[in-house]
Amino acid sequence: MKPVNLKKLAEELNLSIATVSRALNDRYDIAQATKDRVRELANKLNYEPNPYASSLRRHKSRTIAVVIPEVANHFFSLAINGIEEIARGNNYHVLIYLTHEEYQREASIVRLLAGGRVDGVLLSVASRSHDLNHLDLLRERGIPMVFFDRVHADMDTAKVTTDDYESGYKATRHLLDAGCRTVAHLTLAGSLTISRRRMHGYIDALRDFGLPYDETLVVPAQLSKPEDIQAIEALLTHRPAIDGIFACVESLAMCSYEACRNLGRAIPADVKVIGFSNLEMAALLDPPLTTITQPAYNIGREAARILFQAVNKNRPILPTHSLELKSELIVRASTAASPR
Amino acid sequence: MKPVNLKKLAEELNLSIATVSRALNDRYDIAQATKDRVRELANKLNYEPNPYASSLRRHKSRTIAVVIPEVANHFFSLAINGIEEIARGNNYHVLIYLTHEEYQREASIVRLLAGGRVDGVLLSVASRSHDLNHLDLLRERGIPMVFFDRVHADMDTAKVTTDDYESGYKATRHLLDAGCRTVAHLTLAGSLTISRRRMHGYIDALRDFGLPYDETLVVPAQLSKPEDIQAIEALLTHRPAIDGIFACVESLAMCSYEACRNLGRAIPADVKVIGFSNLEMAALLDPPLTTITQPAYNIGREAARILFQAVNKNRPILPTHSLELKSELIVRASTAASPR
DNA sequence: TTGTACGCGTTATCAG
DNA sequence: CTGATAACGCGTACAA
Repeated sequence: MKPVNLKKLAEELNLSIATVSRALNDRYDIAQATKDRVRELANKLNYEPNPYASSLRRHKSRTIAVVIPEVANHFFSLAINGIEEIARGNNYHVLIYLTHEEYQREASIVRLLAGGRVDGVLLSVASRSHDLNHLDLLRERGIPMVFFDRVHADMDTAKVTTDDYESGYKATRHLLDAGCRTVAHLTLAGSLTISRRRMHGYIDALRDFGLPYDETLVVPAQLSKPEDIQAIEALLTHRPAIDGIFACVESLAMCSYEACRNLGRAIPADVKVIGFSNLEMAALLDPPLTTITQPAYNIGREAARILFQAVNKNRPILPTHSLELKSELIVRASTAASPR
Repeated sequence: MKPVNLKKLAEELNLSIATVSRALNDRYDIAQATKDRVRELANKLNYEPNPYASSLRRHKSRTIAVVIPEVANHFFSLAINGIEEIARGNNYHVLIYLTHEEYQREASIVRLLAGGRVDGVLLSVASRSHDLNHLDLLRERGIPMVFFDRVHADMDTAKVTTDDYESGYKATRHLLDAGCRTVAHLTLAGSLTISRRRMHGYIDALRDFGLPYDETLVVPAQLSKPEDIQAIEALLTHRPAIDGIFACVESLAMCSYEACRNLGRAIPADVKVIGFSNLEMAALLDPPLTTITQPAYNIGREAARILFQAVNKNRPILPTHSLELKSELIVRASTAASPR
């Protein structure tokens, strides 16, 4: 109701506002006795500095933004966890924004952020984000940004990614080694670097194995889960030879399970499935899902760490600060080799 | 780099700062022609008002805080989703804070928030939060708060919960009807209302069925997942008669699956399992998990809606604004009745 | 060691 | 209809 501010403290202590301010900021030119008196009253009254006045003065918001496609997704949840951890260590606050994979939403969020609400931005690009013009605003305003996982390749900043090409290659190779000869690839809509690199790994693995690349085996994500399931069912029906599915994201792996179940295809006997996923319970699925698992928590931590290096030292972020972490192939029953 | 502010716009347009401000805020006392001129330049220069200056002046931060135990959890992810949706509709920003179930962390977060950083708080209590003294600060400062899911019963504000007692009763009854006679209950640590109510349902269902309540069958969550699994294994080993497990939260249901697997107990033949969960892929588990599923997304939406009613109209939130939504029992194979 | 006075960018009040 | 001017609460030169 009645805010406790410097003025109030100053009045009660018979000091000037300036002195109280300096005492609380532990400045060298204030007597220890005064500092103690001020601190004591501040604690007693539960004084908290008004963050907005402080931000206005210091040109620092002590806030960062995390912009992601969605939160109901284990990868992003874990990443947020890592980000929050680092932010907290730096005494920073974390604003969260969801784009729901939409370009418009991403653009309008970025426009807001360019107003100076945050000192830095962590961004994972929406799959339906076709260009990066909207991000220029941040650069113009000198707001540092770090991409994580889903990046715009030709953007002049740091990116924290995983070895997507290698993972795509390994995943595909794993299916081929398990006996698959017609491998479908379920990918994100749009042309994110992440999907391109994973797909590239897929294509190269096929080629190295002596198999042709058939682009009709590549299906992009639809707008909703039911549509995805339907699309996969259609694919499996039209192309009965498909004996392997490589899903670029977790949700598509789950949709594959449902589609197979609906069509009565047995996993792994009829179709083997591998998917990118951070789901802890992949091992408890029926059958346990073979996954490419990204170090999501660390991706969040590292992206935040890079951002704070720039924020705290007022230095720009360079593309050379980028980091590529390793994903892990965890083999489970969904890709068990078929008996001949 | 060089910020675009009202002063700059005013200079370029040969208008006063005040006029520009009013034009942008679409005040009635500004000529349409002027408004148009101002708008045009503002758009051209990508002007965004400095949110901190505005907050300072208006005593409104256009920001709310969401304080939750963790984010890598489907329930909270979905709730955030609902909250973000409503916040966005109100042109509000969402700060996120994780307590990791710790009282200290919750307290220090609340202290920060009391400084006026936010116009309102949505809180889901940490399980190791033993009292609510730390929340008094918010009340003193007149910052509205709404609890969701995990509430402090004797706090004088609105709460959005689900029918936990009924759900606990239904879950237990379901196990009993499926043939269980020794039902263990895995609950959260501490004594949250939510766990108490679910446990109450458990106890009453046992009683109504003519079974005694054996408190050694009730096991609280430990500090980590491995510890939880170990605790469940110990329970199952010491009490071989256990033929049913009712898990109060998702993670404990998953731990039960792992424990049963480790011990070679078959689900549902040896032990039936039911758990609170918002996991979409519960149906894809081995075996598919019977769940009590809460309307997480709607809980988030409703909690946010109640909060914004207070925030926008400057009215206090009353306990009478509380809401109780219904959870759903979704029967799957993990509780299939055993053949006699 | 402490106080005075100004400015951060915006909005509100009061004149004109 | 528009312009000066005074806050909002805090941090910091400059004075004392």
